[in-house]
Amino acid sequence: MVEPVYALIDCNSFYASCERVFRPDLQRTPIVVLSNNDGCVIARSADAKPFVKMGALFHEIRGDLKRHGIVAFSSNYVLYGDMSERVMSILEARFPSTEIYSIDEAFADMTGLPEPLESIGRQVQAEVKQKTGIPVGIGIATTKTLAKLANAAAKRWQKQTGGVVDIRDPVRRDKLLKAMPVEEVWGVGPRMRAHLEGMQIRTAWDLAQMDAWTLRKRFNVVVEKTVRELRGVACLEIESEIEPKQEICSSRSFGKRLRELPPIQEAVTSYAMRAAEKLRNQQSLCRRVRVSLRTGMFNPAEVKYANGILCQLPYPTDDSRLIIKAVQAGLKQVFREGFSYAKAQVLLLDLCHKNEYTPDLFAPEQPVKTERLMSALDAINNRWGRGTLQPGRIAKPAEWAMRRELLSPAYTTRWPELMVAKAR
DNA sequence: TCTGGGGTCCTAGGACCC
DNA sequence: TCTGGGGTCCTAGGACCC
Repeated sequence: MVEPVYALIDCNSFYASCERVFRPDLQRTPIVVLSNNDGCVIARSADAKPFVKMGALFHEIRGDLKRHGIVAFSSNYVLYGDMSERVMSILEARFPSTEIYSIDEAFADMTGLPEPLESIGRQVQAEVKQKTGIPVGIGIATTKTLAKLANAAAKRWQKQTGGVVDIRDPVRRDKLLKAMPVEEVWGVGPRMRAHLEGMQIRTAWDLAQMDAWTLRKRFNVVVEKTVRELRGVACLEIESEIEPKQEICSSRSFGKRLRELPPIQEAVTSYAMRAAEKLRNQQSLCRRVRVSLRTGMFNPAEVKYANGILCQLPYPTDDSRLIIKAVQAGLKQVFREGFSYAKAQVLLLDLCHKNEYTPDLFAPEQPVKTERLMSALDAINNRWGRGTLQPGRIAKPAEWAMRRELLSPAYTTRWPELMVAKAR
């Protein structure tokens, strides 16, 4: 029996790296990327990290950025999504099986590949860099949790490791476990860290020494599995199948506070459109929708209100019109006069596969002509860009639209925004 | 003025059944 | 003195992830 080997490949400062690929002039300039509405910092290039905290408010640090010569970008998810696909397709070609874990991370199965695995790692790293311009780090170990930790080590000691770390050797593994604070372990968040602190568990090593069963009784099975994985017992496997989502969410903060119902109705309609698009994209129908609305939650001076409501649909459907109708009815119920609203959310729940659900004998079903209409809608929006066809009530430019003052071009997805190179 | 958006899994507790 | 017990399904909420 061959021992399983897992790799975790992770793009360094992914959003910042994407921006940098298309701005060679910023090769040596620190970069930060901002959240939607240019609210706070969500990504930093390595050279920006010493100067900018994660989550720092843009309006508060504008001066600091300027002083340190740091360049800020609004987030450009179209660009990052496209770059991610390019990176992932290289990994998929290089490894027998992969699991795309997030926009910038993937697990890969390295079981049985020819030694030394570390040099395979370095080859993949070089290939991704050469073909996409994105730097990646790679952690190699006998479980997914350990591979994540090895990857964290590759990042932490970038200079010494060149970004590839193999900790299959128990001596190296234990050395790393002792060096890593427990909150670096995958699955240990702030709450768990606090609990563990109270039990004198401070490093990954301390956690690995605990009795798994005791932790399961005290907390839950997730912690139990984490402990076993840290000890090298694989409890988690590579999940290459892309399972359809069990819930679909479209939620966004408004570009400014909204007090009146009509612009909120517009925003919610457009969120519902987007959610329904995702729903059809994975061939699902939904039976219920939740719409929720809230004021700002952070500013103590603001009067707070948050409310949401579940709406039943007449039958399992992927019809944007029905979903919008349900959501609008719900919105009227949760909306109250007199508040400054900051954010709304549309959540599609109770999803089932289009062809795999058993219709209720007496309940109505989605008519066939709806399918044709929705496919036409999706085809047009795919070809000409999202929002080409949308309900007439959505005004442009929208009052509630996101603030993105520092947005980079859609370099890879719109012909007019392609980079231009000139020979001298 | 100003703090992202989109998910998953697990557990506890209530409703309901026999 | 003294609540039946065990199972399933559903929902809300917590914790975590990137």
